[in-house]
Amino acid sequence: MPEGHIIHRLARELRSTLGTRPVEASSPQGRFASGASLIDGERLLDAEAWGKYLFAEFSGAQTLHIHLGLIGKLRRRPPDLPAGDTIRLRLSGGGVCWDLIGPARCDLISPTDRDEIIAGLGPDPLRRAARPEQMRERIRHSAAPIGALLLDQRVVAGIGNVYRAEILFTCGIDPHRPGRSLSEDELTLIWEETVRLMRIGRRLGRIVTTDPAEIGRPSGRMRDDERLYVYHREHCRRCGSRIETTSLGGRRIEHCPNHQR
DNA sequence: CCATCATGGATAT
DNA sequence: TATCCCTGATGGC
Repeated sequence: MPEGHIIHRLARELRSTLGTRPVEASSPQGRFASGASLIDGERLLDAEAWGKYLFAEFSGAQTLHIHLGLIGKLRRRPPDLPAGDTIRLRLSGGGVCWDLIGPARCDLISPTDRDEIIAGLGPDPLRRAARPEQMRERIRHSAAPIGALLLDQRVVAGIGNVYRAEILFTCGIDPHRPGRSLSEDELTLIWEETVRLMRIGRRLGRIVTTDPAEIGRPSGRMRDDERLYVYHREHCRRCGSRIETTSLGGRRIEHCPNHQR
């Protein structure tokens, strides 16, 4: 589920639903019991996303750091649902309940730790003040394949395995090309496409990269098999060519040999 | 019932 | 590059 678009959406939803009233915090599973007790009764002052990292600031000088990893979920659920033993953290207040399940990280951290995490990340395409030249600079000087670079959170923050495959498709770029072989125009295009596609994902709550005019249906109403061009597909959504599957950055990636040379 | 896999990343080797 | 962690959906028996 979680690439950067989901984390940004969650930050926004946490702010709007938990507001600044005192929040009830618990760890039904018990693995975050001490942390939850420090948050319990405090107010959520802010929640924000940096790439795939989520930081929630609570009164009492507590910063909650959440990373969902591959399988983690943060879901809004009906209040007073029985708490199973996989719920690491439950936040509730004002009739709203959020359950955190299977996170890679869930800790209380210091402001310094938070700053260090953020400092280690590349520009986040969903943040207004992002500096795309930092991403371009890191790609321009690297011999690594662009497909690996887009997954590296130090290069650009928030892209995951679905977006990297789809962004490179809409840009018409072969994932195996070394970063330093890309032209300035291609680097600019990659950033613009990333911003465009991830904003759509944040708005819809799911990844849709196909062109509504091409599919003949608004992005919000597309069937699952209409949403993507190449990711985990056997044939290119646009031309029907057989998709090629390789491995880059330790993860599987697909590309269309016809559209991405 | 069990094995496998997944939109991630830290750590060991 | 390999291994591990965290959970749940899926598909094969």
